[in-house]
Amino acid sequence: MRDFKHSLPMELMRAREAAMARFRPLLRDHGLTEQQWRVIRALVDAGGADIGELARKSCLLAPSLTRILQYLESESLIKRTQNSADNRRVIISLTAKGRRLFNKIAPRLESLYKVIEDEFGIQRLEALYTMLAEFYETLEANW
Amino acid sequence: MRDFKHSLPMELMRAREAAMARFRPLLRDHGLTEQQWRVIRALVDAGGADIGELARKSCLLAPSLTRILQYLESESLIKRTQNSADNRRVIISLTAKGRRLFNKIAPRLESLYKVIEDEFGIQRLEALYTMLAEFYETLEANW
DNA sequence: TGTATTCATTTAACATGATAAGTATTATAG
DNA sequence: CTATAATACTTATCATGTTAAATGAATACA
Repeated sequence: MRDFKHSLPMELMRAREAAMARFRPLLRDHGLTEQQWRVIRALVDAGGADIGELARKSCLLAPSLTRILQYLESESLIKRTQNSADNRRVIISLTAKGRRLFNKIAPRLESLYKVIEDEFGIQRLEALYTMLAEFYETLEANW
Repeated sequence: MRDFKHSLPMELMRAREAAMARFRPLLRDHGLTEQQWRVIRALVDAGGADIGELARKSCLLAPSLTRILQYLESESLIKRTQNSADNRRVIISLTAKGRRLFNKIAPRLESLYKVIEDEFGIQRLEALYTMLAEFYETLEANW
């Protein structure tokens, strides 16, 4: 049988955890979880999105996103707008407070990211990105 | 600012999820979660281990592992042995039932894995493994 | 035009992730 | 020896992951 070490999901997890271990403390200092940050970042990127789009962009399942949005709204970091054309849809966007929080955290995360770039090398990092994208695109396509 | 798509933790997560989406249904058919399976597999690999070692091997945090072991024990899939040399340590090992379950699931997971090998290519897969290991080793070392 | 169907989101239930604190046991300094 | 620190594990708490089911609104279509 294949070596236990050669478990692809585990290797992907370890790599991810190695990176997150560097980012998580900063987010924590600002009272955010990793997932809450992903939502905020997706909102900056999209500038307002319905919940389905937000789930895709932030890689969160709908039930998780529902709970996260409830929290972020209670902290006045996001707001909801009803879509008049389709009353099922809710449009989420950042509040000014949410944007300020993003602006405060983003550059510091960038710095941490640049450290990783220096350690591992930009070219190798790009190659890793490419491979990862090819991998999940292959798997998602053939399914 | 760096493109949102270029978030390494997210790319790693998507790749992992693309793979897990194929494995999870099989595990579910056998009443196991992904994490419970990781523990069983680590035990087959180690043939009995204390909880700390098991946590490392299965990439689980100690509190999660505690809960998982409670469940697996209630299902008679694992058993505990006290280490007489150090009463803090508990040695975990598979029961015969646990080993049978492993033997039933493992070959089917291997088949699913081989499909991925065929789709993505063994060489590319090996290259991905190598890169991932280099990545997290670099990050863990310099921290 | 009702009615079944699909769609967007939420709720529910249980398992795990993450951090901090607690407990018992072993190692160690003085 | 003994007080103290370190170790191994568990408990507690809150947030998220995962699946199934529920709710409410739009769409298809007979």
